[in-house]
Amino acid sequence: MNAIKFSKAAVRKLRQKLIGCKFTTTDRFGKYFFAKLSNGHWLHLHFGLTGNLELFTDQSTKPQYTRFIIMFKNGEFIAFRDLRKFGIVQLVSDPESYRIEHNLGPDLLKTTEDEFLNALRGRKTAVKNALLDQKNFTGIGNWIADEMLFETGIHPETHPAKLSDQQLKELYQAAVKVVRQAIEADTHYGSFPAHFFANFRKKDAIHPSHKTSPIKALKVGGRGSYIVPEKQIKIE
DNA sequence: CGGCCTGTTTCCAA
DNA sequence: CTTGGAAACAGGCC
Repeated sequence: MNAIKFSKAAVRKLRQKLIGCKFTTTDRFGKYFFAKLSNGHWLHLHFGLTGNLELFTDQSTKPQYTRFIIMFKNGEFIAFRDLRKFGIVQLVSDPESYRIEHNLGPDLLKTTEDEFLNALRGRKTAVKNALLDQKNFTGIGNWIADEMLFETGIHPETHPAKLSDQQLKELYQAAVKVVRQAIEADTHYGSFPAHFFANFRKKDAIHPSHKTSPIKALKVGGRGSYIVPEKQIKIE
């Protein structure tokens, strides 16, 4: 997860492998994206905090913060944009071996409720830390964790051992629901359902369902976290 | 201007 | 083995 992935040697090799290739299919687990090349390799992209892909046709309008461009025969381009440079671009043998090698869990949507419960049970850390740990299952990021914890009324610092099976099951259902809806909205913040906590996720903001309990900001596992205090009470 | 924040992951020390 | 904290980075906002 650093700039070494963009060393001159790495870029040269990448270019060699990409030239003349077609993309044949794509795959994804969690936040890890893969595009298959007609030569059998897979191009792996991770967008970090600030990365995205953007299609453009006019070279003079190259998007800002572009770090990597794929040119197509028809004159179109795809830009890998990455303002904060936390993204990754690299060739890998295939998504599943990458997943295993890097100790990553399966995609959340391919994780059963039982597997979800087992992954959280026994963890001696705040439930939010466990949710963000991509080796259990992949796909839950910071705002999604806050979203599902709000929905289920669970305080992010509560330890999984203090939660009932019922609560953990609710958490699983909320996770699946939030991820599905986020995908439906193309993960575009402005397109999220109006009731989404993400729309109000800011210190001192007022959620319409909790007008007397302004949103509180705290740090959990080093990540900024936002809760509605009257709804999310820590269980010690 | 300084200091702190941010849709993430990995690495290292305890 | 697990866990917590810092680092990698650039720009926006007090």
